[in-house]
Amino acid sequence: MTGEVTKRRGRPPSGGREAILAATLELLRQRGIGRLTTREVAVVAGVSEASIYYHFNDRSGLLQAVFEEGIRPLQELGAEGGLSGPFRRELLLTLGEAIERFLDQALPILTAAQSDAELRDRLAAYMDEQDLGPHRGVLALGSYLADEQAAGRVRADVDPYAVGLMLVGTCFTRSSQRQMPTHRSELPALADIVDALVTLLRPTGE
Amino acid sequence: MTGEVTKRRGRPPSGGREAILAATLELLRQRGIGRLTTREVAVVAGVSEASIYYHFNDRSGLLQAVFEEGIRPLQELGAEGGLSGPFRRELLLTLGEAIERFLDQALPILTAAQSDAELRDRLAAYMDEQDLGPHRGVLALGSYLADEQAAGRVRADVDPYAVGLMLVGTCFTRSSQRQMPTHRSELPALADIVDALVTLLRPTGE
DNA sequence: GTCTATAGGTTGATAGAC
DNA sequence: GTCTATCAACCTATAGAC
Repeated sequence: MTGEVTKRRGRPPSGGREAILAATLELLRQRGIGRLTTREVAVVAGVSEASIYYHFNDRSGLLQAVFEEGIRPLQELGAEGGLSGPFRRELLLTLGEAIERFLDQALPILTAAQSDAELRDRLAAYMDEQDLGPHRGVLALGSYLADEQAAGRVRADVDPYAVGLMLVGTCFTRSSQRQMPTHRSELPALADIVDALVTLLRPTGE
Repeated sequence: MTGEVTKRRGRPPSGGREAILAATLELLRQRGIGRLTTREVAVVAGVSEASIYYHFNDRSGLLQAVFEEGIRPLQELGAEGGLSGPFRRELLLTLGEAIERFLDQALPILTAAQSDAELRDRLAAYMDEQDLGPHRGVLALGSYLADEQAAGRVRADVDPYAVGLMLVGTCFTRSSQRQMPTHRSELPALADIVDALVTLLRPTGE
């Protein structure tokens, strides 16, 4: 996939497109989508407004491109998400941290899309098409726990997918809380949730 | 609470202010804050634009009023939230349903506020001031569980606040999912999470 | 308290040269 | 592919009458 530098194939990357995307994402996080204008995007990206309309057709096209790029990491996270190995504390903690890391950068985008019905519907259609959403994490963790239940390493009298939603929901809430510029009251740490889950899921000697 | 019609106390309700607030909330949910204009608010409310600026100083004032009104139910939910009675399935289920009911109507507002840095900060300041946020639910459920642990009705070897976050996070995620116009993949039902929690928290005969 | 009319300022988008 | 220049539309907010 990565070729030589001597003979460049295809069009030389002028970098304009990427600069626009990066500038849009930065302004989106900083000021919010309500104050995001093509004019400022052009200034920050160091290009003209017309260049934006050349690469993306209109403002909606620009935003949709940014959204899809910002959500892309979830596909990789879902692909790598084949949990394996015996049930351990570190496994859950690593998974939870990965989920929170993704959400910390994707949640501002998901909330921004809610500010415009058209954008919201288009992003929802894209997520439907790519089968993205919180259910992915729930299913991944749930099926893993189901296997561990069959192996006798996790107590078998609970719905593994319910437990999956508990962890995903924890990450979701913690990440959402971080988005608000208020932290006067802290939520329990991710490690506390993982510890509780490990304790609760340990097979009982019934 | 509902008085007679014969003798009206206080200023006669012209209804203009309330109509504006209701129209704003409706348009906010329908089109998103990005397409919310004072012009359309005036049309839907059946008043003139100037009337909006009379009651609220500017667009930001209108939005902030809508935000605070939409979040008000949380204060009541927090006040009534004094969980009591022995640990039962129905107790958790009722609490979870109340949380989801609140979030279903408050989450669109919270996400809308994220679209503008100024609005976001002002709402955050208000929530700080009123001490509102997901931690309220976590603390309420956590302290209740701690009491039940002391009473021997809940297994005592887990952090009760961690468990609190699990339930709140579940409701948060489920409600967020409902906001997206896509349901191709369902999350576990609230009852499933409650069942799992009840099973896991039952005291073991250790 | 509510209206009409309008000012003032931004914004998304296009045209056409290079 | 990128630029400058420009337009037409729109939106917030105010002024002043009733």
